[in-house]
Amino acid sequence: MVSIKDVAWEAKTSFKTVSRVINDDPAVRDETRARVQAAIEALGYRPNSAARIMRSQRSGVIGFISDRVTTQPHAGDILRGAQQVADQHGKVLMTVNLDDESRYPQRALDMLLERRVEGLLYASDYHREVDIPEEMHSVPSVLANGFSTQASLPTFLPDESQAAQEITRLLLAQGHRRIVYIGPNRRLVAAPLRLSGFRQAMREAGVALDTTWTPDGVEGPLGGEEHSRVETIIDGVLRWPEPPTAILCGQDSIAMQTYLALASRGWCVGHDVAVASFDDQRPISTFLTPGLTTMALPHLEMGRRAMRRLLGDTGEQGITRLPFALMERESHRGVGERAVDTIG
Amino acid sequence: MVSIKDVAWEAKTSFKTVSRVINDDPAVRDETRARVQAAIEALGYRPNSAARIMRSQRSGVIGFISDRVTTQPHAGDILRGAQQVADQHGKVLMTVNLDDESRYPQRALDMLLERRVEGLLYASDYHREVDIPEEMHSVPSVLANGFSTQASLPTFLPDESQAAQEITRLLLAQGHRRIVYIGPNRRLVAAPLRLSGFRQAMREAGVALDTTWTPDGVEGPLGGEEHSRVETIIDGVLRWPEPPTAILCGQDSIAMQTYLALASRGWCVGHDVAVASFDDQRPISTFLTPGLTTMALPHLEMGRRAMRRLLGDTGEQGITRLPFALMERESHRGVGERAVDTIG
DNA sequence: CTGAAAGCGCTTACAG
DNA sequence: CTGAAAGCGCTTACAG
Repeated sequence: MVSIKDVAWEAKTSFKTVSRVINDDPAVRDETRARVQAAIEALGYRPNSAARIMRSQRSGVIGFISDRVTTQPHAGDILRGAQQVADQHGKVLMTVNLDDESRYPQRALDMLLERRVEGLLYASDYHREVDIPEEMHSVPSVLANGFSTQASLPTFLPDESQAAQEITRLLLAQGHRRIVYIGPNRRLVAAPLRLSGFRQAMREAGVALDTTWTPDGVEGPLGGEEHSRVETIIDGVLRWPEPPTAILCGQDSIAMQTYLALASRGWCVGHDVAVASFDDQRPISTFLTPGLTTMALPHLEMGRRAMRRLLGDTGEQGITRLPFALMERESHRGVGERAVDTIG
Repeated sequence: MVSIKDVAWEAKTSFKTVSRVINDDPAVRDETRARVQAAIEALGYRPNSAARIMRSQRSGVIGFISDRVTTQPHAGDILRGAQQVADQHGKVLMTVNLDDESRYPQRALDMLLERRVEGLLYASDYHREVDIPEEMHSVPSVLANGFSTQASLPTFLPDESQAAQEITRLLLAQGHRRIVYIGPNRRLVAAPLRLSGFRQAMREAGVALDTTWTPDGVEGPLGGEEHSRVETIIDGVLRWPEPPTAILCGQDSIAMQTYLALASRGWCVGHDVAVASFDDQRPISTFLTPGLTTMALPHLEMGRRAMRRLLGDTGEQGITRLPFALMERESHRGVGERAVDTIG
């Protein structure tokens, strides 16, 4: 391996001057700098980061602890966002995945600490409570998409209530009043938050909630065995004397099941009935016909904001809730014509 | 930061002995080892990896170049597989994402090379040709899910033809003869391979292909604007004098559209008609009702095998094609009753 | 089984 | 603007 001394010899200068060139020290004559640059090119020299780290006592590495974010589709955007910001700061990410199959989490953390990471970002696959390893406190740390009740680290979470209010208001603005809300898996942290956001928006619009069916009991993404629940629910509400003109689904996978249930009963989403949802899980949301109007989880932003906080750009304390983005496609445009027919 | 010397002082021995304990050198008396271990615990000592790397000239780091694998749902399994194997070998992964938003790929590679990675694994988001940076040849490298026609690196790809043959044979074994194949986006490398696998299995079963519709022109996953194509196709085939009893979809997102198109026309998947597909893209494949029978992409295996090759466990040269796994759910069980009705 | 010396490839702090 | 010395925290190679 070619070292700084080889370059110095080639450039006929001291190795200290080479070091200055590498580190963009302005105190180098242009002519000298050019000679050094040429030598670097000629020899294919690359500074040895281990040596720089050891001497400077700064690793330039941020640890990204991924609690299954590469398993859950789209949560990977947290990683992308974090990486973008780290990049801008000249830091690199070292990622460890905490899968079921991976070794003891302790070892993964040890590895990061031995590499002298300057900070830790712990990201989880979906919005939930997480267990923070004790050692995380030995270095600056932040949380994204997960929270801990023991620790009080800067934490960045999706604003579930805002999302529910915003999508509900969109449906209300379209003239809908008979809106059915089918909640996500009730074990999710998001479940009560989305439900209360929905209720608040309805209340503020002066719409009575007694016509609204909010089955906390619909099992969603985790189990996966509860498909038939959505069919049953749709069957039920379509028989109401006044069927809903809009259906708000607690997550996109439930919206997909809702599309299917409606289609097989001859109802046309976006025409006979409006449908909207949460998460923006692709390719579901983009490949459904009509395109699914849904609130997109702020994964990218959680990653960015958490990394900015970690690198000292900002100073948030405690929990910061980040807004979802409305992805307006066609499914929310249903005018409830079919429902009107039924009544008539 | 506490160093090896602090530990030596605490354990009343030389720092060389501490080094031996850290490195599991058997030539240390049990009593001495215990004293050193105690000192390590007491001081919370962690070896400085930069120092070890510099002195030993071995970084223990493998570079994982992710060409959008965290963007594409499930391709993240390549990373998981690679990480599992690296783990077993005591290596750690340093991942760089090549997103649209990330800096010049050159810089990402420079960073890895400066960290003295011992090898590089280049993984792409879907099966396609990739551009390999020149510098990748300066260190042992392998490819997963992507291939390069310039370089001749060990390459691990999904066996598209095997997958198509296997799923087609499953449908044939169920008694289906009138099988429609709706191809994926024709620009995909997988498109002609899946099509030819399908044709071969049909030919081998002695089924004439003239009743089989293979629209190379169905645009799938990339565009996303071609939803209506599937509707049109389904409309067309259902009007055939002898409608198909099974529909094989080139990818799961097309299967989802097929389910919807069939449902809105009163056809019941898994009963009136069989449906099968490729990729096993969750949650689509698990949340569709009935569950979608599909060939799962060998992402995890590609990651594992590529890493094993990189670490010298195996010695494959050139391209190795890895089999898909059959995910047998309920959608392929359709008996074509509706089709029979139509005929009768 | 244990230790003293040398040195990995850089940056720091100081001198000129 | 340039350089000689010291040292970051370990492992290597050798000696005892």
